[in-house]
Amino acid sequence: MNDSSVLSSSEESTVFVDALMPLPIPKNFTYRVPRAWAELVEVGMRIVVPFGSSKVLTAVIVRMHHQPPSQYQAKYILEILDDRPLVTSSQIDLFNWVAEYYMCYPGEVFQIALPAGLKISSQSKVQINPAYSLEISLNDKEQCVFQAIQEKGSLSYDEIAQIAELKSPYHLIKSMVAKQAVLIFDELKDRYSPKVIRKIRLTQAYENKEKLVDLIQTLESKPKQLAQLLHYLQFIPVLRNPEVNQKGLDKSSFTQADLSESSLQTLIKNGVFEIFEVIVSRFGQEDSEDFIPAAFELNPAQTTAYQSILQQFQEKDVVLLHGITGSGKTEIYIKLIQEALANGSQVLYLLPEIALTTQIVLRLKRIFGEQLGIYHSKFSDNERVEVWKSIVEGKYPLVVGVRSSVFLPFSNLGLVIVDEEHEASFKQVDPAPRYHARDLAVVLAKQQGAKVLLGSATPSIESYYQAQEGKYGLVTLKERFGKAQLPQMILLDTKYAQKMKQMKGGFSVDLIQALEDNFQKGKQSLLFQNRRGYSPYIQCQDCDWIATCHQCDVSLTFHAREQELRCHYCGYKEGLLRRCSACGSTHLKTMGYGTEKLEEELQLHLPDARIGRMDLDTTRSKTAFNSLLSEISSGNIDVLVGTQMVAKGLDFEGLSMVAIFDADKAINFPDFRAHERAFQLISQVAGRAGRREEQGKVFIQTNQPTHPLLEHIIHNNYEAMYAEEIVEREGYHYPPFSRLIKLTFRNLDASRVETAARHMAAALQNKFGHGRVLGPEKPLIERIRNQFAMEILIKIEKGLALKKFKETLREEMDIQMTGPACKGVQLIIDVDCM
DNA sequence: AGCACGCCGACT
DNA sequence: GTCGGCGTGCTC
Ligand SMILES: [Zn+2]
Ligand SMILES: [Zn+2]
Repeated sequence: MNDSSVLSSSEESTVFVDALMPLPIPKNFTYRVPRAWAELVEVGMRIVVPFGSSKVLTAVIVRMHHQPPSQYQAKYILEILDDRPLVTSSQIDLFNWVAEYYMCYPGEVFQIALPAGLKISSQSKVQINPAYSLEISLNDKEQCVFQAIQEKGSLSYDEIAQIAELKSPYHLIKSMVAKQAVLIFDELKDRYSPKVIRKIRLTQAYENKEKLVDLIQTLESKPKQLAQLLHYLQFIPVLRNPEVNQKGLDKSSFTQADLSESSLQTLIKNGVFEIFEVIVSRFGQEDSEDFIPAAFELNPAQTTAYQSILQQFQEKDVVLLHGITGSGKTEIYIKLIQEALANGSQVLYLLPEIALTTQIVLRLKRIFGEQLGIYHSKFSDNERVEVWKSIVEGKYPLVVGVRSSVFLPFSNLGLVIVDEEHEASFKQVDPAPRYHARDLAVVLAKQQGAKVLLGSATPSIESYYQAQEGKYGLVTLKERFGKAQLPQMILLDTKYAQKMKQMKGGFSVDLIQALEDNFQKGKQSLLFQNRRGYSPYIQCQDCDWIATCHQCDVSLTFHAREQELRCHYCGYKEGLLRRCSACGSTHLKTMGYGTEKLEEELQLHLPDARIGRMDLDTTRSKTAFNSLLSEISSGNIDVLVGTQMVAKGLDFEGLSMVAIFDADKAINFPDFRAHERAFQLISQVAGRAGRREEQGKVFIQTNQPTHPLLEHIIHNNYEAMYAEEIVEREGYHYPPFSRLIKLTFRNLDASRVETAARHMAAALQNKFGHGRVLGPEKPLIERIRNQFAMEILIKIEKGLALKKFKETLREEMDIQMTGPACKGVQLIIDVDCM
């Protein structure tokens, strides 16, 4: 007798379900299924369950059984939300894998994986008690809150705390409940609502021709109503074909056509028209017109690469495609996608958020049409719910998406493409699970028997190492697409220029000259500086004081357009100071260069040039972003100043020159990945230069022109950079020769953070050895939002049993965290920290 | 994670 | 005396 027959045939025994809860708790909760629903539940369905005294939560069934829990009385489930599983069992396995690997709770993975619209939950709110007799006196604060509730209808605990200016509203609410002034109730947070449009059609009575002709005649005397009817018939030719009436016409069509609303209402009242509602997709049908699969041919280099990838997939599950910028990786991706789709399997195409642009989406849409689903964090939650559900229903065999799309309910994945594989933004920073989508893509693919293609012009050291070791396949594309040549790279020595008095502000005269020349030729240039705002800090010239954030240990960035000082970490802003806060001097000077300042200075050097700026601040709104784009493409901008947004986001045609304002900051950044990152960033920006017929130029300002890394960059020599870097990594036991786990302690009290971190470090060193546990150390920014932090770095050498190590680590940390030294201090665990 | 609860110090 | 902050423990 197998398990399922026990479940369905047994009449006596109640069905219990183990539910994955959307909470940071270590275990699943067990609930009881009402007998009437016993046949309806399945693993992977969402259920609504009671939790605590009055809350409700959405959970996912992960197991069904007949064992009543012995320690407690299981509660009944309240609702079954799905008629088919919305979460696959392989997803549940993946959630558990992620929780274990990234040392968090499965519930946290669940919380991140599902769009909010799929998780209904309740929140406690307070409303007026209708039975309240005004006699029982409320004190001032209570009165104040009472009035606020009367105005708004209801308030959450947080809102009450704010109004009453209390840290915890508990006592106040309790008192008001006791006085029977208010009631506590639970309000469901809004759940997914399908998009509905109202349509109008003729009632059945008028679906035949004669009736309709009669009707038109009777309406001769009522021109407004006749106009309505004719408007309808114009779009829905019922006279010619009565069946089209069923489709109806959008109600908005009438409103827009400037027809009177009341005459429409009359027709509805008289039973001529009827209103009905249809559920429509949020993803407009407007481009469903027959798309032309843009035919293209791979060039010989691409063909070779393509065939090589297919061949290596025979033996390897993961292949790294190392293709320089402009080598045409995307065409290869498309060919592979077409091939996978033709085999009937699903494809996931992962992109960093910054690179998932309308350009690439439109291109794919043109080729794959309705097969393409898009999963972007910029989309509304409702849209993400629709993508999720569609995938469950077998629609969208191809999904282009950002980081979190690795959690979509794929059932038959054949290929995963991770483009810009080296991008650090694939790693989630906050909240848990702090997963790396590229690494998770490999796990997901393995689970589903799919292949993974990692693509990059500058692969991560980790991935390239895997390829060198033979774990991954490797395919290299060294040729630029078409006739395009690699840009010419020129280093500009700012130290020397300084000595020779050849610097104008932050610009060397050579750079100004180059920009000038390019402008005179009528060509477009890009000036790259990865720093937004006007200047990263302002300083008093008399006492060296620097304006800093009150809540963070960072300098405030000056934004000229708003005349504000801003903290880029907590969002704090204040008006520009007139006087030094330390000595009162008025000699405040902007120091360092942000894009805003470069834009301004450059305008002085090139007074006739039209200069544009593209960074987070100029592209906040979609319209601003789009208009900037069209300005660039229509040639209305001569020099574009921008941050990494221009490097990673859009593909511009026709930038013949790129200038990197400051290469040193990235190179000298105090992090073991600094060289790798600098190489990637500068190469990527440089890759924007040049077009089909013409070799582009790249100017790099640096005060260390002999730095080996720059040498590799200007020769586009990734392999040399890798060779140098991998030696460093091995020597210092950094990834890929070890795995890192970062423990961050946070608290408002700096000394408590320090005590906790030291205590934990000592305990861990004792347990795992001093070589494996480094720190604690203060992070680069010691305090953010008044929270102090300290970090411990754990290095796990290759070959050590990872799973076992993490288990032991978790045990040890749990013990220490309950001790007096660590109690109350927040601990953040970041596995494979970047 | 929320939420309930109760201890305790600090004000009228 | 109460008021309000905050640490603790629990949730199937
Ligand atoms: Zn700040
Ligand atoms: Zn001063």
